[in-house]
Amino acid sequence: MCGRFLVTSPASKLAEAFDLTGVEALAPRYNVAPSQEIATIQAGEAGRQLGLRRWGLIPHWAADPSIGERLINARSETAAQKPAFQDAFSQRRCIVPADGFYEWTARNRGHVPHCFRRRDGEMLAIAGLYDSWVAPGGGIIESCTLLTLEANAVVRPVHGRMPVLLRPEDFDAWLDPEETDPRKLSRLLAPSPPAWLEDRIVDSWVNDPRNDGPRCLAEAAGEAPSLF
DNA sequence: CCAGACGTTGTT
DNA sequence: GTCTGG
DNA sequence: CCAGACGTTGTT
DNA sequence: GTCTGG
Repeated sequence: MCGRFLVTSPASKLAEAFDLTGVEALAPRYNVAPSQEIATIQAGEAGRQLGLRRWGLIPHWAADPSIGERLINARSETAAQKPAFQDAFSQRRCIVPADGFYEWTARNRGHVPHCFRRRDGEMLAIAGLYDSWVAPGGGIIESCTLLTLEANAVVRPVHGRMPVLLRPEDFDAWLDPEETDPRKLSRLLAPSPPAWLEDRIVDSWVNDPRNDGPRCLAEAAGEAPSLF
């Protein structure tokens, strides 16, 4: 699954990676947790637009927004059929830019965090869905969720699921509001080449979602990722 | 038909 | 053990 | 995802 | 809103 990630690249790199214009500076985030506001990229009136949405999708029909606490991920294999996600899958897709994501292993002596980033230093494009929820008083909450799939060879030793990472050549197809055929869209949600990612055990400081800073990426002393 | 859920993950 | 908050 | 709380009442 | 379970 994907329950924590980082977005640290400056606006200039974000703009370049996702072909955006007029990107305002965003504070680097080393420890983004569910329920927080995150940047998303979706189709807008004039090309791609950057938006801010709460992580944890609140379906438009929800009676209570607290349902979003549980909808931080959507299985890519079934999202097109699920009541909570089907409308968003066909009509409200987005990309969540990231510089890496965290997964945890084993429990004996606490959770051990691993950070997965691209070997070439490029940003990750996590496939996401979004929705808008109108509160009884008229207020609107924009929210989103991250799609997952089976882990590839790099992530599998740590965790069975990972976020869906889009290839740059598929960005347009994924964001295209005219495309609503789940079968075509599902083809874009493929496992990432293992060569893209590197695994690094990091400081358990990142475990506490209140902590945010470069220390989240500090290599854990004396530990190296398992080869299996 | 109506009522009630609507989700994922890991772990035991 | 399970829920809530970040 | 992990960390931390997990409750009620009345009074200020 | 839409699906599942009874």
